[in-house]
Amino acid sequence: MEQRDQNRRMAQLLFPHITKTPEDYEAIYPERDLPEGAMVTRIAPSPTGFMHFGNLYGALIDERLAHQSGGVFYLRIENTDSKREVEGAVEVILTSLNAFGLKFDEGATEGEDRGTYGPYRQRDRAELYQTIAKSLVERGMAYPCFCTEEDLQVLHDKQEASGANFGYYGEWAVHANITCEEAEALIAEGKPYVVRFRSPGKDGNRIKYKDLAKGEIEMPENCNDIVLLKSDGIPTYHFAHVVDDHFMRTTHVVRGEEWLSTFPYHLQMFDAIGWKKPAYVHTAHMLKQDGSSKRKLSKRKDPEARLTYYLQEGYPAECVIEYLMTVLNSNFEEWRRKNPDADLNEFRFKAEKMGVAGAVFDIDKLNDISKTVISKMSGEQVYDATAVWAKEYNPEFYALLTRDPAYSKAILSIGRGGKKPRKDFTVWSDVPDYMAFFFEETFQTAYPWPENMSKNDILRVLNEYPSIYDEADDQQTWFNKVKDLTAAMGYAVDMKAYKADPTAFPGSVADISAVLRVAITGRTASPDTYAVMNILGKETVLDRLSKAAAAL
RNA sequence: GGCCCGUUGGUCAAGUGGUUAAGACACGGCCCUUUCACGGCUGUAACAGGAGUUCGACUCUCCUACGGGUCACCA
Repeated sequence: MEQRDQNRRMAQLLFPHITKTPEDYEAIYPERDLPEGAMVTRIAPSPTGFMHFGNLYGALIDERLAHQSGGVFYLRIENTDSKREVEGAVEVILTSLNAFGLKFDEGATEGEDRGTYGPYRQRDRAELYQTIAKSLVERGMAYPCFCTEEDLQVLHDKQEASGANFGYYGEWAVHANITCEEAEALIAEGKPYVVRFRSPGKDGNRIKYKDLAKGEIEMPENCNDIVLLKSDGIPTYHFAHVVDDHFMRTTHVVRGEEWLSTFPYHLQMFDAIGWKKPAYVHTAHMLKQDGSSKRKLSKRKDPEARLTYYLQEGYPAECVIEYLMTVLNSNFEEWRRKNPDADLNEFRFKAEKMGVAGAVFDIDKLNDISKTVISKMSGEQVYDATAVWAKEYNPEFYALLTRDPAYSKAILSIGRGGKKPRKDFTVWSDVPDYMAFFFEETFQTAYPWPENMSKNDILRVLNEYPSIYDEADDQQTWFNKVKDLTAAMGYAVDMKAYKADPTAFPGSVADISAVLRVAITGRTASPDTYAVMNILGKETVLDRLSKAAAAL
């Protein structure tokens, strides 16, 4: 009786301005009316101005889980740490999610929040957290702690010296039994305080939980009286997580495995308060091969940790998503082989199928996927996507590319559309170099001539070809003419015969073709020469042939 | 240091007590080919180590090693 009264007075002392009750909030944020099995997930980044590859990784899991179950995927801004918040960071988050095609149903936006479970920025929810904290104080489950940073450091040192576990618990919890009078006096002195949770945990107890990704995990029960509200009245991550995911009616919490060690806090709070726990998916980290060892992808050391890296390089967003999916669900690749053209969202993602170990980020694999995805696009699509990329990241090239759209589209259509399309580029930033010789401004004249040919023979090709060149020729006629010239020069027309006895000829039709290619494109690797010549046009072709001859 | 998670080829990985231990990427070879690509075929290559349980262990248990995470009024 006496104690209950004390608790009520303490709650009033700490939260005189709070008039709502938890029940009020239960009414404001009712259970969601969703079909059976629908999942409610969220992406909850901190507005640090930096989107990590891991953010996308988690967001994709959230998004798939929610949307393939007919549920809700929302965005919550975790800005409880004012020191880390960066101006414009929310915009970075929104832009990134948008760039990778992850659409959330409710949450923070640049203007008004969308959805009825908001506000979706934690700092705007202070009253809610304080209301719950107040009710916990009333129930004797939380109390104010006036320890300063120095006090806690001393505590830590003592524990270290005596070999005790670190933390604020049991006999070390000096304010656990503070009275109303004592608290009132300290507050009157202007002493700052935090509100701590009174952990019901018992030393030696073990708890078990089945994580959707990790499976059964067992760990010691939490005994720490962790901080619920910081001295500025804003919650710690732990408290905000429990309160928000309860009232936002989250069913599945997806987060990195760095949260595993504080997982017992969360489970304990849900149980102690009497709320239903969400399901958890703790994901392994993306690793980076660093010499002979592996480490977490680092935002400082690894450019590929940064989401903007992929945009700058010009990876089509869906390729990054596709790559992520192969890492997340190993049966995805098998599905993809069976359904090469299906929409990625038709694949049924399963949290249980996720690997438990961290995967090394495999850029080769991403590149391969990207090449394949791009190879399936039409010239028109490639043009459009490249233009979008170039406008932002390579304005100089953008000007060239868009100077004559029909011309550029024709170039980008070479070798596309068939059953075995070319795979010339991995990222949009490969396109400028690929197209360079189609523009006089960027045409390079290094001329890597076939090494086995004499200067005279090269000149002969260059000088004689114009007389047999006819723009109207179809590909077969065009090539027959190349063969005729080859034969006239005593070179091998039949590649089999040439390969059987290379010494019998000065060279082969491959060399003659190479001369044409090098003269016209300035390089040894290019798309089909016939197609290139058609696009360049007779005037340019003849001009380049004579230029090449002059340069010899 | 305490606690937790993890460890199958160079990389991603299938595998849940009995398999010739899949497949993909990368790498090599061959074929196709006027070049560059594409494509097809093919090759090298793995269960971290040690005990145990079992007729039998990549699969179960324990120990060791190594890697990662975490021990804040940061998330």
